[in-house]
Amino acid sequence: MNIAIPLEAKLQPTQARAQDTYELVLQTAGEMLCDMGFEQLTTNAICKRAGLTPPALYRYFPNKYAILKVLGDRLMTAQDDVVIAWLEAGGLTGATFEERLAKSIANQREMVAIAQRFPGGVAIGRALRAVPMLQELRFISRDMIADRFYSAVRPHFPAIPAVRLRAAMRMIVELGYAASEMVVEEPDREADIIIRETCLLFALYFEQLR
Amino acid sequence: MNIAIPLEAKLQPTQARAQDTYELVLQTAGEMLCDMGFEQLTTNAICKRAGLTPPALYRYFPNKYAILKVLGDRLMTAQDDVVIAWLEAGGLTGATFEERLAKSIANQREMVAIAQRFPGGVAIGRALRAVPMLQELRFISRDMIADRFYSAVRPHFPAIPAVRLRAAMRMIVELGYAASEMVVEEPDREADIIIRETCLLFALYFEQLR
DNA sequence: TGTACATCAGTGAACGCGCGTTCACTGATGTAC
DNA sequence: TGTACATCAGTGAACGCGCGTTCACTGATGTAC
Repeated sequence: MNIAIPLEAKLQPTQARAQDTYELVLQTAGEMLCDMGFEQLTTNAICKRAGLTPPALYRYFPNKYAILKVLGDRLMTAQDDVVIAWLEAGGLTGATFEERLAKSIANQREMVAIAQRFPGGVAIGRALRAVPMLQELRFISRDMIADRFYSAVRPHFPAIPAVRLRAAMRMIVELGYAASEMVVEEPDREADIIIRETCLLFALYFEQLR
Repeated sequence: MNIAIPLEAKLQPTQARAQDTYELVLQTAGEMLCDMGFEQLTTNAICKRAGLTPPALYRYFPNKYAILKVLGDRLMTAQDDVVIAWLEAGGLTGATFEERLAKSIANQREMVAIAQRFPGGVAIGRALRAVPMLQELRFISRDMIADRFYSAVRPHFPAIPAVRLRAAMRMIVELGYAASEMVVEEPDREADIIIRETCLLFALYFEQLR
């Protein structure tokens, strides 16, 4: 029953000046998201802060959700790229339990660091959960990563049925995101312990699947 | 840098008729949240659907966040009450691993069921994550439950330092919420497997703490 | 290499809508004697 | 037990603001010959 809101960029900027404007809108929106929530964010306010007039923004984005979508895509892609590289470098494998745990912790730390570096990362993370149409993007990204996890671990756990292993990987990836968001939302509250315990939790689970 | 928005109910209804109006607003808002997101929800729209005029609503709620706050409180309290009762009935204890796991699964199922029964539960859950001031309520509720978990398990794991055990319980509770929201958001996608695997994950972790 | 023209990029100003909110009022309920 | 009065509850109508959006236009960039 969600009303469809067009998200696609109207025009892709071609000239260099236009590319700058496009990026300026995104960067300004990201900065503003740090201060206010995505709910308070308006196109007019973005224009004002960026020193642009509304038609300049509307040339590239039909509404604020289109801006959030690009920001969300970029944040997720930044994280996805790192996770995929980590997986392909054998992130889930290791000679000992300790080694596998250490790799997992390093990866989880990196996820947190990426979200913290990203302008407005916290608010974008929230929007990805709360805005129905961004949520779909989040699920696509998560399922894609879960598939990669599945492919990576499938040969190691031949006894586990495919349906269960797939669902388990989806759960692991989702809870990994939740844990990193937990740290990003409250960075002063035992971030390191939370990360370690989360990874320990996951490592023990993988141990049992063997 | 969040702008403070007053959330407190202006007046508590005294007469029966007023109590009905108060509840009607909440129920209508809950229903509307099922259809649209909380971002699209407006006080005027609630009034229209409820067959009230705006001043009637404003008599009890200063803005839509105050309504969301009450709904969020009710949802969280409904879940908290069940978890606390479960804990006090020895939910985390059991003679065998299987027994402890089964208790955990029953509890997790109940959490999902409560959110699904609650009108607008999905959208309220999202709002609790995405709206900064509701988020604080969520943290308070979560920390309270985490404290209860801590008290319940403290005697069983005397070797674990307090800081670590507290953080671990906070993580467990947070990930438990995340897992139940995952099921609520996508109820058709292997809900049962997700619940079982989540509880298995937690149970293995508790096993290792011994 | 310069000029003419087409296309791209952004401006200034304004619009209509609907959101949050309030004012002055009427009607309903409770209570003191 | 009835009446007068105070308080509670909700209405009708309207307000100002700012949001999303658009129109007609000027200026900048690219390109064909």
